[in-house]
This record gives sequence, structure tokens and C-alpha cells, in this order.
Amino acid sequence: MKQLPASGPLPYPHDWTVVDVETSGLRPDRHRVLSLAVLTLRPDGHLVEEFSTLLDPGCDPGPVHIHGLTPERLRGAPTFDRVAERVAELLSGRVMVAHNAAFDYAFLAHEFGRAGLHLPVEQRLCTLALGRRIGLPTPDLRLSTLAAHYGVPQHRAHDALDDARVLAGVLRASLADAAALGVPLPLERCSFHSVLRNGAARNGYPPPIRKTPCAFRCPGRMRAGGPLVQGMKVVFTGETLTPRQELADRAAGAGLNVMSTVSRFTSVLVAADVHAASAKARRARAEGVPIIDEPTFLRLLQDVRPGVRLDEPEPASAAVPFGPKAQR
DNA sequence: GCCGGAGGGATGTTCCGCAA
DNA sequence: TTGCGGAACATCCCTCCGGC
Repeated sequence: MKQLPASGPLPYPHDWTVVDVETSGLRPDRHRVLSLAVLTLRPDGHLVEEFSTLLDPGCDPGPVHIHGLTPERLRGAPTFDRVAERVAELLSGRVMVAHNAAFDYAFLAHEFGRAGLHLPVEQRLCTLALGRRIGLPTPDLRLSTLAAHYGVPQHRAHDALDDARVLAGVLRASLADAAALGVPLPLERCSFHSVLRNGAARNGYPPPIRKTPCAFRCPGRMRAGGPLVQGMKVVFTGETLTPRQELADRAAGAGLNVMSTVSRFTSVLVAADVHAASAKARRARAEGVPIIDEPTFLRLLQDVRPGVRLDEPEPASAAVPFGPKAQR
């Protein structure tokens, strides 16, 4: 078990609002929030305020065997619209933090919508995505597993307040890890329209990319330090700060060939974390494919050298040719 | 020029993890 | 149990090369 670091200065200048909800099901458009816990934290992770409440959903509470919230327990609890303003106060101007944040965000967004209000969250941080980005040596990324890993005591799983307190502890430790590793936070801009368009559960993974045909001949691998050349085959891995599709569109627009998998013909792998242990990163290392981070890629993207169109003869290039097996 | 084999890339399928 | 998407793996298709 890893020792929970003491709260201290962190290089992330955000005030945080840790949120956990218990719900009557998995569909934010059909199911309701039964219990809600909201904790506000200073940038160093120090607790400022706690708020939690049961809620009267006005419907069947769903899987009682999971959350233990029977109709009897919920009877007399306030409806969401009666606590919405208080919740909005705690969320405003802060980064919302949750485990599988898209899930909690979607439920809150729908509850605020039903109350005729707007969910005042502009950015959210998913601790699941953060754990994945850090590359934790845990068998999985469940909240209970992360709590055990960081030594955060968990008393009652699926109790909103206890889960939120555990999450706050995991957040503090994860932020310390991320800072120590120099890992950028997987902050995500929020909009209710995107919730309606994409649904709730995204598990923090980047969306799949659309394949764009490339009109240029592949010049080979990228040399150390660049430059990028039109036709180079580019693969993305990990959760990038820029949306995956936007990166792919910009790459394709610059004349690069965006591929879905790494092969020995891949010119360069763009990784959210160049030390990542993803399958693509492992394959890239095995094949000798250079790996660069997102900021480097974006910088190189501003100066992509002209390539050779598929219908033109091939001249000398600024790239490294592929190995003998690849030259056929 | 045709055929078969080899290999790479694209695509499809399955598994996994996560939330309640 | 549900829904979603990434990762891993399997399979298919296309291209290229060598032999005749």
C-alpha cells in the first residue's frame, strides 16, 4: 500500500468540488439522483466545506441492494430542486471532481435541467482518467482499489458522503503523484449539450477518430526532434488534452496519415505520456517508432514539411527510412 | 502476364472496466 | 444488469515480390 501523502502545495491552481451521487439507475435521462455529497477543497486539497443529502426522487429507488436507499429512508427527503441552489453555490467557479466524472456530471446536468436551472460547471476532472494517466500499478481503477492503494480508509462503499470523502483523499494523493511525475491533468471542458449528444458513461477514454485518406507517400519515420513530413503515419495513444478527433483532424489537414494501430511502418507515436505503458506505446518501443508528447506534436504540426503525392516519384526525404523488413 | 505466398494495414469481434 | 469505449486479438483484404 502506498502511503497517503500529507496535504501540501501542489502546482495546480484550481479550487475543487468533489462530487458523488447515488442514483436509481444508470441512465441520467431516465433515472434520478437519490443521494448527493459535495465537498469543496482548496487547491492543496484541504477540505473547506461538506454538504450531503438524501433526495426524494419521486420514483422507484432502483437497486437497493447496492445503495441501500429504500423508499422508507428517502421519504421526507427534499426534492432536488430544493437543494439545487445550494449545490450550485458549491460548484460555481471550481473544477468538479468525480470518479468516472462523466457519469456524475450527466446526472447532475439532468437534475439541474429538470429544476429549470443550469449546472454551473465549466471544467471537470475524472479521477479514473487521472489514475489511468498516472499509470497506477493497481489491478483496476475502481475507487475502492485506489483508496486501498493510497491508504485512504473507506467505511461504507456506495454511501455518497463516505465515497466523496474517500475520493477527496484519492484526489489529494493522485494530484501529488501527477505533480511528481509532471503529468498534465485530464481536465475536460463541460457542456450539457455534449452530455445529451454523447451520453453519460465514457469512462474517461478519448472518443474514436474518423479515418481521413492521405494523399501523400509515407516518407518513413520521423527523425529525433522532427520535422514532421506530409504522409507520415501518426498514431495517438492515451488521453490527450486536445480532443483526439481535433488532433486527428489537424494532423490530416496538415497532410499527415492518421492510423489506428502501431506497426513498423508507423512514423511517430503521439502519447499523452511518453512513458506510458499502453499496448501502442509498448509496440512502438518494440518497433523503434519514436514517441513524442502532445505539446511537441502540436509544435511540430506548425511546420510540417511538404511530402510527395502518391502519384509523384519519390525524392530524398527528411525522414528515417523504415527497416529492411519494411522495405519491400 | 499470371499465380501463389507473405506481410502489412484495416476492420471486426471480444473482453474488460467502470458507474449505480 | 446496462451502456459505453479502449485495448487486445482475430480475421480479412490488399499489395508486393518471386517464380515460372
